[in-house]
Amino acid sequence: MTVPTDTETSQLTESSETDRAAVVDQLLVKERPTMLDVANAAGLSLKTVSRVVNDEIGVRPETAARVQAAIGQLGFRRNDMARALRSGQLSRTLGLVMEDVSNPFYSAIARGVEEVTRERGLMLVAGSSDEEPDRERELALLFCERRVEGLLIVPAGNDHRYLLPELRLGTTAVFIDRPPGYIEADTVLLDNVGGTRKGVEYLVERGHRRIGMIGDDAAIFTTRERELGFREALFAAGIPIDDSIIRLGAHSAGAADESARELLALPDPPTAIYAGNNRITFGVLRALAATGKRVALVGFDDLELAEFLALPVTVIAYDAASLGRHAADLLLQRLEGDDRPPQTVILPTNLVVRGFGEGRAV
Amino acid sequence: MTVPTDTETSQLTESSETDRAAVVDQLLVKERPTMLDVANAAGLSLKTVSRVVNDEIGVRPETAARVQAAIGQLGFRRNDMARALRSGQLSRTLGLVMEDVSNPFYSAIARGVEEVTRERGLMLVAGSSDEEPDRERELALLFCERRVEGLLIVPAGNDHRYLLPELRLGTTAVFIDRPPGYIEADTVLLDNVGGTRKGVEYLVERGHRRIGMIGDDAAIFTTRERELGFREALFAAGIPIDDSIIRLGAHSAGAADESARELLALPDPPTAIYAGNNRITFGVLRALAATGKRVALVGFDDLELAEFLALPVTVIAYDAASLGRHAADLLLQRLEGDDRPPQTVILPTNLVVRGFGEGRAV
DNA sequence: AGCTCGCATGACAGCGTTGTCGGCAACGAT
DNA sequence: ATCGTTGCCGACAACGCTGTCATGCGAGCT
Repeated sequence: MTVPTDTETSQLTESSETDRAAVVDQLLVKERPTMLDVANAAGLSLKTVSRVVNDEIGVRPETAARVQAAIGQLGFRRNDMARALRSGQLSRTLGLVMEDVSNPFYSAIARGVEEVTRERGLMLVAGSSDEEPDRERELALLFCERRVEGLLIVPAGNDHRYLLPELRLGTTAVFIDRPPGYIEADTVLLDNVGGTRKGVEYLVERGHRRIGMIGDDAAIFTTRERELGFREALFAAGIPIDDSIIRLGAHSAGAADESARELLALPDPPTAIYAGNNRITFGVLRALAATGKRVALVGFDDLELAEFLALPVTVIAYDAASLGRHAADLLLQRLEGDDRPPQTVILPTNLVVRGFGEGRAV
Repeated sequence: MTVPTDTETSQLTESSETDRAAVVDQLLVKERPTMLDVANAAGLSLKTVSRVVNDEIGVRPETAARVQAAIGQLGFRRNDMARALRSGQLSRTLGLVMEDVSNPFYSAIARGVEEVTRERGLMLVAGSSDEEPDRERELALLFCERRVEGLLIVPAGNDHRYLLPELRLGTTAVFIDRPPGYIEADTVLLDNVGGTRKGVEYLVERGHRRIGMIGDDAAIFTTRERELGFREALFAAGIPIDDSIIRLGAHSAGAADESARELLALPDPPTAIYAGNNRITFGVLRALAATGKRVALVGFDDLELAEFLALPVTVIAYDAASLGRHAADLLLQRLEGDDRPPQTVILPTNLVVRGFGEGRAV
């Protein structure tokens, strides 16, 4: 090692190099050095180390170098929890509660959120509610204990009054894909009604008069909206609505599969089916493959491989990532002090027609 | 409101109800009450509130009720950062660095990790590296500043020595899908070589002798492994290897599309293609759809709708969520003190054959 | 009455950091 | 020689919470 040349820093002539090396050695055994450890190793004060770590002005380059050396030697890394605590900041983190990370729809949302958080140097803590209101609540409140800057929630429950205390105390929440229940907050939704209408209208245009619907749980906001759009489209086309070919409550692909088989087994089966989401479309495809029957199929949510399917599926598509981006942007605006009344943003969908010449009603 | 009946708690007779109400009123305006605020509102000491919040023993039920009432009134929620800081704990969080949350493969991993963290009451902070080593490093070290309990990393880079100081100081890291570079750590991998061999052997069995490969960037571990498996399978089958129909470097679906078109446009095109991952399979499908040509296709990674594709795709499938689960389990074992030497777990793949009667070589 | 004992509660320090302020040397200007 | 002034650095308190120890008090015993 080189002998330091700081002849003028007389303050330190007594605490010799060997002493300092001993201090360092001792610390090398320990875990997670603190700023104080670094300060001792460098023969400086705690505050000076803090200044260096935070790039504050008023530290001589040589001093800063000494601190950096000590930091490197000890492997010091600032404790962000202590930092946040002391400086009264929150945790520079957004909390995201969704139904299931592994569902492409939600992971696309997560991606959108992450793009925004990254730009702003924020982190993202995420959790899956699995459509259980209790779990949603638990996660959201846990995130509050962690002092997240804000919450992004894809609601599982219909009652968000549990958030009222948090909101009153300054936590911001933005809801995604479904509106909150019994509270007011910013919300980013898809155009479920309009999208569905477009999809069903497309079927009608292609000559279908007997169109079935398979939807998710009626407790879910989007299910109800999509059912509404479905009924509106039929009504507008002057097609009488047959409730017996509207099946809700299909929350899994298996359930959708079963519902589809039931519809197809009817004496007067539908010639077309509107599938309320990607899981359901998947289930319907399974039923079609298994039974060998054919119907025209329009589904809400795009499917990654839809264009290559044996039975072409026309879908109501949208940019899921932009749901996340919009929500995160809104949240950040609020954090920056925007206090306009809560707003609801509705993102457009677009109909992606696939499989011309297929599935036309006889 | 009911007048409290605690006639014997003489200690508090002086600070009357109205006083306490005033305190509460004042606090209602403020943000984020602390335990001290709760204590004042309840006319108790800080420590007693702490005891109640932490379900410690030795608090009379009436006292606890008073505390709970104050907590409810003020909307108090414990500051977890302060709690962790004081009690010397870490942040009860795992950090997950992956390539891209919105890729189904990675989001399935995230899901697996989350299942484990949920069981243990941990949270999950996640970030996408986008295959950029710098970003991976940045995220990992940021997580360390946050004092995560441990790191789960799908490496983007090939050199993880930047983690050495952290590892020495007790942070645990487990690597997923790809091994770390220049350091030793637990790793959970897929059987890339074996899986690929099985896939290519399947093509050989079906009579294909001219088999092309399209792979991702050669810098990626899995690409090299899969190329190895590809070559091994051909060698074992006694098929000479034609490097001109092995195309690496296709990191996007578009690039894979292009590579596939090139292969198909060759004077002597392959009759079968092995696609090195799901993005590439997608690109090849696009090329096939666009050119109208047909080849047999085997791809690494399952595709959600593979069974319904017009051109059936045989895939090398595996349980991505279990990658995440295994990694998280390993990490937690380490946190519980397991100090055996680092181990590498290799998870099996299985060949999912689809489309009998399709794609047989002429 | 005097004593111990156990129970409920409170006082106080400290986790690792940052904000405030104050000291001290070196400097140019009077 | 004196007086600000500036630049660098350190002492100290505090963020919100928990761990340790002390305190007061009534019950139970001699």
